Amino acid sequence: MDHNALAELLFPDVSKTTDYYENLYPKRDLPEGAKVTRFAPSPTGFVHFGGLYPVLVSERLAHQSGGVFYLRIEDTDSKREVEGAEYDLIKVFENFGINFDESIVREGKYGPYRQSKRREIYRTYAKELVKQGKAYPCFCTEEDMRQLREKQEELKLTPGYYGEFVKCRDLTLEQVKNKLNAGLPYVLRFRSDGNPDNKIKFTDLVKGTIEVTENHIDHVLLKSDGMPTYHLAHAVDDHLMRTTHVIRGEEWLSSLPYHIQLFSALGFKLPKYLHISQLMKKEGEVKKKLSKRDKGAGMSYYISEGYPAESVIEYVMTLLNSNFEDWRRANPTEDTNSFPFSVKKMSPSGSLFDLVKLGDVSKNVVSRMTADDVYNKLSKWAEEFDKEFYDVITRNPDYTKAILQIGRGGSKPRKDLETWKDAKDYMGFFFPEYFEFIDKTEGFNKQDITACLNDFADCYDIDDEQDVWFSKVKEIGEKHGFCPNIKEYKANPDSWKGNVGDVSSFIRVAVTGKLNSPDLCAVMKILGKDESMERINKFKETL
RNA sequence: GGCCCGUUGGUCAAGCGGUUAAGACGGCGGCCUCUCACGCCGCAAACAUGGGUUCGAUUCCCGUACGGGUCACCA
Repeated sequence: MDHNALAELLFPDVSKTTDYYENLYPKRDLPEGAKVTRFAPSPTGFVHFGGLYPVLVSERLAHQSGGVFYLRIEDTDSKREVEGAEYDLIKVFENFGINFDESIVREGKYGPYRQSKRREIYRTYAKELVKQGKAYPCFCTEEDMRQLREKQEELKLTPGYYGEFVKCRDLTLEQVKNKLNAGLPYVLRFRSDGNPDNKIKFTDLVKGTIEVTENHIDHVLLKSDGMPTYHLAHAVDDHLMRTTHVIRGEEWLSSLPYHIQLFSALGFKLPKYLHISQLMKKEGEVKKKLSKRDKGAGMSYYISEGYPAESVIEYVMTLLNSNFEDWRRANPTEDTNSFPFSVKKMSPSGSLFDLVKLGDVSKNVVSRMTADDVYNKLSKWAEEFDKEFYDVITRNPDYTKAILQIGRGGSKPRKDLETWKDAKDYMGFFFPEYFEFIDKTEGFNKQDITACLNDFADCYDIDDEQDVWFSKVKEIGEKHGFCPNIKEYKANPDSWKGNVGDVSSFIRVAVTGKLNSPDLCAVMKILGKDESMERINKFKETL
């Protein structure tokens, strides 16, 4: 067989050589040890939460080493494509603070960054493989393949195009010519010289040394539409785009033997691989892969629910690097990106997604933010997802910020907000639109409540600091038969009508409408004396 | 089914031949406290299983079970 003639016959359209591309995309000029990583999704229109895993690892590894992190759109399968999905994807990641150094909207020197635009490149390398006798056209139809599979199933053999089952491996040039002339569609197959009895050792950055069997199947390199399969595209792209570390899901581990073979056949240096376990969720008693339909599977869920992007990132970091939480405790104010991310700290097994833990992480993240920061993020969220609330909280930014400042900044900050959605419940009572008397002061008679409130209104001074404020409340309570000291009260509950806590609750319910609120003295300072007094008066009418 | 990967409390996980087997979330109990939110203290809770190797195995090896992945002209 004249391989050169076959190559020309199959690829008359390909005029460039592999050398041309090797020169066009030279080794990246980066400092020693700099990693080049990539995220290579197919634009199906859904950004999976699980995708954040490899993305974050890739991004950290690249940027921590002074390298390059790029986005490559894998759109070789036109059937699966969703219009515009890749732009949404970029936007979503941007939202989470993940930016690509090179992408379809920010072309670098190694583009195009969209596989559908790289057709010629793949075909050049495919042609080269044909020239070297490492690839051949296969005219088997779907029906042929179905029969092959059935036969192999019957014989309980490994399914696939290999060994005695290959029909098209040794077609003559003449035969190929005739089939081509007859207009028969074909795929280009890799001529594997692997032996399934051979074991090869391979080192994955997180899984360690794994032993795999050599690939002996003649996989498809180019589909009948002339576009490459993932495997060829992976080899050609990651080589030409000079990727040093391929970070991808565990599902690729099984095709690794083929990739190793392919890189070798193409004369490429194998990149380092890091296969990441799938993110799971618990369904009943069993672990399941987090699937598209699950709550929290899509990245958009976190955005609309109002989880701060930082929270989601921090949560994923805790899953990714077991020492992240320790680091965070030691460095509460540091940017997440200062964390020394390490591949060694990654777990080889899959972890379970835990929404409750995310909530806890999120509370902590929000509690560390400044009031300004919270205000900005909250209003940005509300602008998109709760316009009415947005209008309310942005009417007077300083007022809203003052509210958000309550219990913030100290070493033991309040942790009220898990998501931005929580904000309305937490601080709605500050605004006339949401203020209402919700809770009741059960178990006390109207006269006592009114008397306490009246006395309180008489002596309230907005300039009082917390301790003065509280001693006034105690005094008033004592005057009306409420014990100023809780311990004392507990020792002798029958000699009092109640205790100072009850007196506070009268004021609290009157002013906030609820039995629970942040520090009342601070709340009233923000509400202003007039508003507080008006609420107290109104409350008395409801008794 | 073949091949591959994995298995420490309910969850995330330290551990890398000798430990009272960390810590975090969650749960429970308590303290603090004018309520809440914090904070603090405590409790319950784990090395899947059977064989080896070894003076000694959670740790190393083999088997079994369980879970996951993969076996496409999808990525």
